[in-house]
Amino acid sequence: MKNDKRYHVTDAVFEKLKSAIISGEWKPGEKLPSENRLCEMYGVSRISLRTALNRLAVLGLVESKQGGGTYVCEFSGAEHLQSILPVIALEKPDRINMFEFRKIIETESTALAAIRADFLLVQKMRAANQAMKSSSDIHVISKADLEFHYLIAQATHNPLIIRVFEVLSDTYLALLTDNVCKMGATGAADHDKIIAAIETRDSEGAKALMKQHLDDTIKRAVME
Amino acid sequence: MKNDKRYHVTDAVFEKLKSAIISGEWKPGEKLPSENRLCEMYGVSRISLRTALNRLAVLGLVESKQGGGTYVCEFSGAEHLQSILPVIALEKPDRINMFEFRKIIETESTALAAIRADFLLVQKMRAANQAMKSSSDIHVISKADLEFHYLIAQATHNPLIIRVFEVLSDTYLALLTDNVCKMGATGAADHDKIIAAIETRDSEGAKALMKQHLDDTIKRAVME
DNA sequence: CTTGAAAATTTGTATGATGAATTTTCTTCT
DNA sequence: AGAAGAAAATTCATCATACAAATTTTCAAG
Repeated sequence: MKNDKRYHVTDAVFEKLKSAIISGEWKPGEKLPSENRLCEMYGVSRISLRTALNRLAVLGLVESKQGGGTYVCEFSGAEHLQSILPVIALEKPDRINMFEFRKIIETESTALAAIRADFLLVQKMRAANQAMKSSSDIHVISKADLEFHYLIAQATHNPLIIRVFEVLSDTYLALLTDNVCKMGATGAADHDKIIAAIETRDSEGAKALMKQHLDDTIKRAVME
Repeated sequence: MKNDKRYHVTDAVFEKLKSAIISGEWKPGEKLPSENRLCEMYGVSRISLRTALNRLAVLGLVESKQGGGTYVCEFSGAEHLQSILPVIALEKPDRINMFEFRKIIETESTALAAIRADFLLVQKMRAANQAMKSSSDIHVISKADLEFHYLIAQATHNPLIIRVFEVLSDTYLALLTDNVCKMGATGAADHDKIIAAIETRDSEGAKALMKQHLDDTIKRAVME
């Protein structure tokens, strides 16, 4: 009852264009044929083609300049359209879902981080945690808090995990700031223990500590 | 040098529509005015309005049905994940990282599914698994395989988990098809056990079974 | 009140035309 | 020849109009 969405011309063109980019037919930085040309190539109207291109643009795959042409974007990390809706304040049930998701990703990430983290990253974790402890500015604290968790994600060296974290970071930050307002930088002590566990490559221990840390955070965040 | 992007009509309309949704002027589930009416309201052409609407649709904020109208989607934070699509597309994540990520999400999802799955979903899981066993068509088998795992995700009732699964499903399907080619529908037996565990609300058991199942799958997939 | 077909509404697609920004071409001057 | 600048061609942005396809609404028949 839900999947009765028609396949439209624009969907087909979108898929074809996407495939062409993914397959490397058009490489990053390269210029696509003009819209009129693409219309001929795919046998569709300019309307359909343009909506497909527009979708690709929203996804950050291509970029069009009036008069200049359309180019495949070089994938440059997180910067593109990052925060889509950081504005939307999440309802309480949504927060719980977000926390649940975060707990899953982060506990397992911590286990991986303990195995794979290099010295530089551990050092950065320490620095972030130090910054967290030595400030009294709410925003600085929550930023440092987020940074610590981000470093954990980076330490997994799994681009999917890192990217998912980046995408959700705005919402995470909102949640963290909220927590910091309620109870200050109390998480820093937990972080210290986690860092220590990571440093000794104690994967299971680090994971358990992170799980406990997040459970505590959630508990406090929810009971408001 | 980079930010010399012109502000186009379509950008302005997009922002206005987005604001209207975020501010709650149009609430989730609500029907937007027709395109023609919106054109009048904002004083733009239908082309511009439609590109703006299209963007919102890509972001998961609205949904249009031909002949039916355009509706505001219920959002739950999962929309943020929309932007990981380009990464998946461009960076063609290697199997190892994909499997690792999948293992994390799915093992924990199974634990949650055992707690929250309702009868209907369990029934669907059985059906999918039955379809998997009773077919010899590779594509049918792998489709059913994917469906089973998708149902697990759905059983968590966590929109973020569900969304992540949906975004990755294309890649998953490719992996699954590949596996089925190599070793047929051998996973169905595992699935049966997992379903049984879910049915008895044995969360830890189901999780362990899924973990084992994925480990086996990965092992076989890698040794090719 | 129910059924079902016709009418109205609404989104999807196509075509053609014009404006705006950029790129290319070509003339002109040193 | 080389540089500068104007003209032309290219290309994306926007508009108006029309029709097709799908859905919703209306309304008459039973």
